[in-house]
Amino acid sequence: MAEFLIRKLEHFTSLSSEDKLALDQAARQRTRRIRSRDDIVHEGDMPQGVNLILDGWACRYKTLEDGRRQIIAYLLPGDLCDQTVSVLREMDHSIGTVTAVTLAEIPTETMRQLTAGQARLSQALAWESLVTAAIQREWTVNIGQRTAFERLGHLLCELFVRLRAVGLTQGTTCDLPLTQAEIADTIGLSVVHVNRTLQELRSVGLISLRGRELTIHRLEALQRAVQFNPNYLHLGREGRHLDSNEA
Amino acid sequence: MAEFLIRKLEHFTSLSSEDKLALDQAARQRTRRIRSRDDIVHEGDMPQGVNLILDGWACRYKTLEDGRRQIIAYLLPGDLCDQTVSVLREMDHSIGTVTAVTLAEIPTETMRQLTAGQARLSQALAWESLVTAAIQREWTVNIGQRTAFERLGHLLCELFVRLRAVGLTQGTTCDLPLTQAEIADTIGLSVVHVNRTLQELRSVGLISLRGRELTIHRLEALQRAVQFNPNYLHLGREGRHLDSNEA
DNA sequence: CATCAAGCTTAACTTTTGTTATGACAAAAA
DNA sequence: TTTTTGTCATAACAAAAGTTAAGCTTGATG
Repeated sequence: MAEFLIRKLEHFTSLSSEDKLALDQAARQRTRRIRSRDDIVHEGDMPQGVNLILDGWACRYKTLEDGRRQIIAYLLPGDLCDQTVSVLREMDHSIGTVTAVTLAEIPTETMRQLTAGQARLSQALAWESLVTAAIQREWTVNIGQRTAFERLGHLLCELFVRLRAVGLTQGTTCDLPLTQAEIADTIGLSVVHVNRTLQELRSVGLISLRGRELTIHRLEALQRAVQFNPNYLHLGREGRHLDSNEA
Repeated sequence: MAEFLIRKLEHFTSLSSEDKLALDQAARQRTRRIRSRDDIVHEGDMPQGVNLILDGWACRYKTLEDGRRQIIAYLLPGDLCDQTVSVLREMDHSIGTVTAVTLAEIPTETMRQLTAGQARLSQALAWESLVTAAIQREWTVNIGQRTAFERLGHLLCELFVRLRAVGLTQGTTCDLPLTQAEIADTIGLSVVHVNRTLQELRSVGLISLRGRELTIHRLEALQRAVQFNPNYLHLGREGRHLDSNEA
């Protein structure tokens, strides 16, 4: 049930079988299925317990009064949303699905038990939330400093590496269920410019993208071209391995 | 000692005198003074205990290989950096000062005691770190979706409201120790364009900025003009008050 | 006080990115 | 099947933002 989360956490530390069992049972208590392009949480809602993405893609987003929308984060299988958010009075952003999503609602109390118990597991969960924050910071850098080409390439690298960390890539290929409009709202570009930039990435032979299938032909080359440094994902050995591939 | 932090936390909840004493003593244990435009923490360093800004401005930033720099966050008096970051192996970004800074280094163990003890205080500290994350998300929206005019105005609103929350504004005025180059690196614009945009904000009579003194003549008007909605700062009553001013 | 350096301001010009529009295509709905 | 709708692709043009360069202020320093 919590296989993706477990796989992700094990990049940070190895978990005991009790740890894994506890996670798995927490994920089993209450699951929910939401259809594609639907909202899970609305801005203004009272925060509930923690959601764990079991399957599918979701995103955090914020909408301005005039309709402009910014996608703030992607939530992939194994991602936890809002570990401690129940402290706040209301949500300041929404969470919506990209594809159909299965999620586990983990009650606050269960979460407390998990983080209060084994040091290993609670450290691993702290690590997950620190990595989430690090990703958010990197997005600020990405949108603030990089060119359109770099921004898009960087996003694709990140998504690919994160998916690979939970075993959701096949060789150099992964599923990419985003429309160009969604990509545009993610990296702060217009749809037309995203299209132009995708053509550019294709024409230099770094990627293929057809339908929902993304192939990154030479990941190391793409990383270099867009200055993607995976250290902010703190993937331990795998992160280091990627670094050395770069040289 | 921890007066600014206490004032900030009291926007969320009222603290007992034991809570305040505990914070004050934690802030007294080891303080450090760093001069202006100097680094506090370098990317690649091993994370240490928690730093509390007692006085002055600092910022988180990341530098790309070719020298481009993005300021990721501002750390103002009363701000805590990296409450739980010691879980990570190394820092993925740097922290530098803007002005001369006095900070308190709170050992991990002291921090653990503060968050493990009184529910009130530990909730307040959780709130502080959730607000930090919310600010980071809002910056993604700001840089991703807003025009230069809105971006700059939004930044000024945020800094003003955050300073006001710790009592560091005088009427419609506050200290703004940033150079235009630093502002540029914050909102992803060139220095020249920041200058142009500042002129625009001045010419429509929304702000004055001379030397280090920023005056926001009509905060509500500026908020409306740049779509600044302070709800993401979760300042409780003060936040709501601002909302109603908008109408 | 004079000198210097950093930061600010402005202009002219270039590049990047956004906008509008249109057609092709493909998947979903009637 | 036909129709509709959403997505992708491309072009032509417009607007926003970047670059380079120069002169100006101001505050620090000798």
